[in-house]
Amino acid sequence: MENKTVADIFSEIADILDIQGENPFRVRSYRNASRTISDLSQSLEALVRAGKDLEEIPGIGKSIGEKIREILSTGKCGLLEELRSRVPAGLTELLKLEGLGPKKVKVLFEELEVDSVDRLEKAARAGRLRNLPGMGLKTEEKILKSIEHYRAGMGRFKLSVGFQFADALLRYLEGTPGVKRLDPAGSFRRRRETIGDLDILATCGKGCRVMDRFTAYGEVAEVLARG
DNA sequence: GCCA
DNA sequence: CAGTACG
DNA sequence: TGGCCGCTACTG
Repeated sequence: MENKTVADIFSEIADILDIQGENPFRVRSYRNASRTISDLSQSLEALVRAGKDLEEIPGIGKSIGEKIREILSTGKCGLLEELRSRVPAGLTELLKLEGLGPKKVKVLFEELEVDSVDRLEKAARAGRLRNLPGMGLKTEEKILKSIEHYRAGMGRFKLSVGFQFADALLRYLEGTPGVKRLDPAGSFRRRRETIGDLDILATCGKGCRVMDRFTAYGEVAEVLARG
């Protein structure tokens, strides 16, 4: 199991504890542990196998050390399961929105039964946020912006992933008779860190069947329209 | 929660 | 000013 | 047992 997996578990634990209004320092401990673990150069599994004492890692004490062993051996964490069952699933997702922390998420849920990004958007559009304590017109608008930004970002993937895919696709299209040029375009060509789609500019002679060949590509799941 |  | 989010 | 980041940055 990867360290990242373990780190994510502690991160989620921190999020839920935070929403529940738990002791901030306890929450921070889980956050610290999560960061420490994901930054760790060696794998936890290797350390355990080598008989190392996990508590020697700074920020990891008895409790978290035990949980790490639990996660490594069972693949699950009892505490997290417990916490999840006590809190609506969508709430941790709300924390990812810029400008929304645990306090506001808690209020939104308790006052407006907001337990998802979708419901949050509806409430904001209806102007129901501005009355809540600690929020005004500004925050309402800011939240709508955050939702927009969030949705724009979630359908995206890392450039490295897109590159492999695009590379295969380009090689495939190269074999099409009549094609003069194939050029990557858009955010992919500009080497952005993440991209939402692959733009490919194909220049070809009259009557070239490049689109036929493209829609016939093996990994095309569905053709919505063409031309 | 972890640490001194 | 106090509360909250954030790096 | 008690402390735990901030001449923060921003909002209401």
